Amino acid sequence: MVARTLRPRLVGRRVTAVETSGLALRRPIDRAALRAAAVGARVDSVARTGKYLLIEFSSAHVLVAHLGMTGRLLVVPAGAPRAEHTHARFALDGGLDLRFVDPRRFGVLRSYSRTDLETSPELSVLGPDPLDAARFTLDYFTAALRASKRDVKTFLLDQSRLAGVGNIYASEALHRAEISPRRRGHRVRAADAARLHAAIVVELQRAIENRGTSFSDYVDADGNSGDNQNSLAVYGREGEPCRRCGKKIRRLVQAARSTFYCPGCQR
DNA sequence: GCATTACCCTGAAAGC
DNA sequence: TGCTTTCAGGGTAATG
Repeated sequence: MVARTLRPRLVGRRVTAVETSGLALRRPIDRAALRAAAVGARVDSVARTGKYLLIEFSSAHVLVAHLGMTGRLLVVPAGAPRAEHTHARFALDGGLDLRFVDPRRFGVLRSYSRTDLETSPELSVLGPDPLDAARFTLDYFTAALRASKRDVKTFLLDQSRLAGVGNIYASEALHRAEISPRRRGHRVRAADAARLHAAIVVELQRAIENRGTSFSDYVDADGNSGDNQNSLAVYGREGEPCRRCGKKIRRLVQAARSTFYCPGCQR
């Protein structure tokens, strides 16, 4: 969603300057590298793979951005007041700024030459993106799941198996597919795996259609929050009735992350 | 090889 | 009312 709203505002624009806050994100920001990649270059494309945004420049460099939990990439007028926790500012022609704002600093902002992108530590470890139908096939998913002894919920969060499913959508997809989050991967039957495979795609597409899940911090490039949090079936609904079977939604902790599920219809 | 735990960080919410 | 503590989780790294 962020990519979708960034694209029309960025593609074709030229970067005239780059400033950074000096504070580190998950890794330090390499100001010199960002400048070398972006200043004087034009934005050729904006793409996404997994949870990473890829902004490709005419300099044959690519800006790799991960928003973590609280990150925002915003396009604002150059004169707009600098929001607190603004860690990078890309001045654009046309009087606009691209700004990276991230209070919790769990995000990532790095640049690579196009040739090094695939082997970067960020992207080289990613599994297929569920919305990339050519790579996220049912055969792939079933085989990967069968090879895993972990809880299926934990499996879904492993970005090296599939890239882009976060904690919210993992719970939602399992509920849609009527599978217990505690089921071990290799114990998920083929028919269930097929339902889960489809449910993951549906959940991600639905989140995009609803313009993102603004559970707390998410906003798109225009600063608008999404609506998807209003249509979640289980996430954040502990104690409330399941809309499918009426049983109370429960919460448990797996791999130090909250999981929400319905004990009635997820077996 | 895998699971578990701690860590980074800030702001909101809960607790006292 | 106001301060302190807890919790949230993206990913990574250390430990069991």
